[in-house]
Amino acid sequence: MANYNLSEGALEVIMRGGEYEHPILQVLAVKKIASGVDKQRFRMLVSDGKNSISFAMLTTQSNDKLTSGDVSEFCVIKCLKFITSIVNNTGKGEQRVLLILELEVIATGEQVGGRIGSPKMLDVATSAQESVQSSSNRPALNGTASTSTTTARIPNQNAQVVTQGTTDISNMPVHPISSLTPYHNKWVIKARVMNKSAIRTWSNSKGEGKLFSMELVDESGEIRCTGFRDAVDKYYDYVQVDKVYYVSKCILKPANKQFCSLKNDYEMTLAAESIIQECTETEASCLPQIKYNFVTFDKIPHAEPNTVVDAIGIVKNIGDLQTFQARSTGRELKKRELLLVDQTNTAVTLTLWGAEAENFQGSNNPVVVAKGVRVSEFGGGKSLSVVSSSNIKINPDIQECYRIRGWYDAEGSNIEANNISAKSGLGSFSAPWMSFKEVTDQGLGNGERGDYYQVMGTILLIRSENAVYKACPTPECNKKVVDLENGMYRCEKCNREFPNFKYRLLASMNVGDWSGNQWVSMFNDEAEKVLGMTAQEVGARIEQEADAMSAIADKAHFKQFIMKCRVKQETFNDETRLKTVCVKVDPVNYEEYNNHLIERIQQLMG
DNA sequence: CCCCCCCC
Repeated sequence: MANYNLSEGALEVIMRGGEYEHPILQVLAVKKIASGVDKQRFRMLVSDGKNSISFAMLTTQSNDKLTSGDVSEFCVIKCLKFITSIVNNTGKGEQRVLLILELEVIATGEQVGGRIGSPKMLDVATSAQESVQSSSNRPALNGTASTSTTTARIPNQNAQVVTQGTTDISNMPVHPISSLTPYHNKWVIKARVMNKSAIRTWSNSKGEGKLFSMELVDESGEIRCTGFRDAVDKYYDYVQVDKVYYVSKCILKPANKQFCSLKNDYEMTLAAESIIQECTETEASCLPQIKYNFVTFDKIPHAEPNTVVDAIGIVKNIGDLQTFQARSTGRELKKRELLLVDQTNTAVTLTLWGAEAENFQGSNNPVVVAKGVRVSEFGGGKSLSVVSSSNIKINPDIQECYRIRGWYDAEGSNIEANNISAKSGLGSFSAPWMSFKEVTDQGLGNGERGDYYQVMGTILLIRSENAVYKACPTPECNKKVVDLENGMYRCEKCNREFPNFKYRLLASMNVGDWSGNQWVSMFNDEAEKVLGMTAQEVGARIEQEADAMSAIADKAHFKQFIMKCRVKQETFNDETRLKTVCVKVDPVNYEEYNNHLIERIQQLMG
């Protein structure tokens, strides 16, 4: 059997805290450790041909390799990035474990076909003495380099003992963030505070309180840490963004991806016994500043709505500042939409709110780096929205920023991007063909967010009552105005009176297809297409002749259109019913419609 | 233990 150049003797060096560049190891066994919340962690038995160790862990960054079957029994791997950590949760006293952060598969298990050599199990037990001797003066973790370094540290006589908590934890062995799990609570991490939230209060049926959260980073990974109530008083002012702290004795629990974009399966909570202690050593400077897990825009259509992601893009277009009232709270809201593009030639809308929307300045197509923005879905498109925990930077001094700048200046500015935030239209919006009977039989619209479908519909009857109304003249506001009978019109939404108004259509109509019929609502722009008149023209006709609407509607009766409809549950006066809105009408494209019919006929015939 | 984050 070929020996695949295993790095004989490498494990002895590494497991004593020494350095070894890109060791080549054979995987002898792989085991999922702890199921349930921790299903993404794997323990491996690895060999260098001479020795083997059973405490090698694969961290989440490499797990796609493992689940896809690349890393399997007998395969040979090159460890590109790894660290060691001393743990005390294996039931065998203090032991050093190997954490592989990044690897390359050199030969698959199938190709190798069996164990190489006769490796002997290495004793990985450590004594406090040994860990001190083996540790170097270098930073505890060095994830960017291809070398390993030990995580044990020489106790630093110069370390200042800070008075948060009674125990000095700066002398204890430091663990990488990526090694933390809920199954192990004896650890100390050394991490930089990337970001700290404002203090927020809450009040609900379960009680009330206050909280803040911060994001911690080291060379191995990142984690969110939240403090409630007393912890807010104890640590909020003490902890400062960009500084480095030793942190210990927090409670770990599974992270919720809906609220956090950090790459960690867990997050932690400060408890009464937790310790946070500032690190004043010079070696703190080697810890990373901030970590981004950028998602390219072409992936956003597939992202789960309401999850939180990191994004980077060039500002292609800056929308106007818009002001409106929130329907739910009545509060005045300000927003501004930015259109961002990236190297995948994809454009996405990023919505800024409040002061950030008002004050946004961005000439010369700057780069926007958005950490922790929320994916939202509207009208079949996906967009990004800033939330309170988001962090927006313009042209920050990071490598990705220069890369995207280079792309845009060289070619990106000349290319038409695919806008994934565009609602309906040709973009990503596609609604399945349905008949009204199928819509009813299949119970569409009974879900949370409503369903879209398209139908070849015939207008059977347009209600002439209230089909046109006098609306607020403000461009973004279409609220019906109150005629004050003195030449002025009042908009309750804008809380203003105007000498003028605009006409808007809101048509209710009965639409039929071969299977049945359905009442649908249609807003202004689509109703204008159906009537073949603008709202203004309709309004003017009615001003001349009060009952002109029935004649206008009659002209549209029995016309056929392809209608894209949304059916959704609506609750009004405690009564829930299905409401259908026709969001788009198009002239019948017979070629497309016939193709659909032919397909259905073929389905029927099997 | 929060996790609301708004509108079309």
